[in-house]
Amino acid sequence: MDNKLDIVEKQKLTQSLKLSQMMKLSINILKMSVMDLNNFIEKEFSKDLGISVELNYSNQENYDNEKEVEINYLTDEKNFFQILEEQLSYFKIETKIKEICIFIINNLNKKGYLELSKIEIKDILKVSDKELEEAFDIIHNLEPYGVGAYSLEECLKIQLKAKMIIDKRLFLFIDNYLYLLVDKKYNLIKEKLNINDDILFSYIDMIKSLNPIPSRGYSVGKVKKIIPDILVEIKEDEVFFEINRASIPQINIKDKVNVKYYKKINEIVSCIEKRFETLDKIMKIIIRKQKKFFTSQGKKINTLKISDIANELNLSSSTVSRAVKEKYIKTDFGIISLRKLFNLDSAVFLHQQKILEYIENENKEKPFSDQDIVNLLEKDGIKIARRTVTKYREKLGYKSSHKRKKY
DNA sequence: ATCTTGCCCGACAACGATTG
DNA sequence: CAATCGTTGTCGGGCAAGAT
Repeated sequence: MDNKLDIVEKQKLTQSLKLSQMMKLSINILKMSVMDLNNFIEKEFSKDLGISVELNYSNQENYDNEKEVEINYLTDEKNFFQILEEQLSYFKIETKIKEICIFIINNLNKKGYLELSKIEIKDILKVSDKELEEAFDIIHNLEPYGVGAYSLEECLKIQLKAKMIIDKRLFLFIDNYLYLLVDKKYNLIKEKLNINDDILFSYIDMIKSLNPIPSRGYSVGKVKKIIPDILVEIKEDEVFFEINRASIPQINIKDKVNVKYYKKINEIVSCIEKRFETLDKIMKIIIRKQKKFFTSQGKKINTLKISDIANELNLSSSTVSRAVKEKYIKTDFGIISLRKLFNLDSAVFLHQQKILEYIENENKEKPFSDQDIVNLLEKDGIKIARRTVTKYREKLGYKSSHKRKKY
């Protein structure tokens, strides 16, 4: 009895394992971003020479240009450059100097070095030497120390200055003899600088403790390119969308291919096709439910849960969750993460709608204060704190009662 | 002077999303 | 499907600052 069950169980297990291989592939492909998918396709189809598949990048230009330009400004993780910019607000500085700083930050390369000469900056921004110096002073005090340098030497010196280490001979070393250090010509260095072993090795230790690539350890967001999965167009209050099939290379199978590989390729292709289909289905519902979002240029948003869509499509919420992961919509008001369209607790949403109603219908000469709204809501059986009302009001884009007052 | 709002910030709960 | 992860809402109470 037990044995039989065992066999049945095992069969089930192997079945589900076989099934799960395909499932796994499907799930993986579904949750990939366009970039990941491209990498995957390239990797998958280039590793075996036995396969001859034509990876036809139908839109090479689109692929190259757009990905450079479209920086992901809606995802949450801050990149190296954003972190730098953020620090500017810690300094008390004039707007003009701040603008110069921002310009400099945006022109750093991904290592954190500056490639634009001071003369060029002056020329482009039309600023004085003094202003430029002020700006550099601030840039050099941003963390990680060493950003905004023109050379390795300068970068290291900035870091030393930040550590309050000012040593003329050490600076001389850095400026002139780093190449000797690389070659380990210690005696020559000692001779040139006229120092003994102890000092030499203390210098070397110090230099080794510095970071030659300031941006190391930070995500260099500019490198992360986003290619939209979906293109949305709004015409006369109607929303149209199109799946950006051109985002991935076309896969054409050329000659006769080994049957085994052929099957595998087919599996991959059908999974990719499925990914597009799923996205398409999800988008249809999103457009319907979040039409307002698009027609209002992203200002208004309805409540929408992943599970809402899952129910409607008879998919599990996991699938929908994976499908919207790292997918982006291109609209005429920017690239939006699909994930952003799912939000808001329904009770919270209801409360906000109530507040909106009250404010919309209030006597403009005597607007409701937040406390008034608390009382009104309490009569409706909704108990929330004044601070919460304040937050909702702000979220809805209403000013304080003083400022709403009209005479 | 009085009313209104903004703000602080950790702790806790609740609910969905994610993952395997 | 279940365990875990992550996000968001909510609260507190009182003070500072702004509006009237």
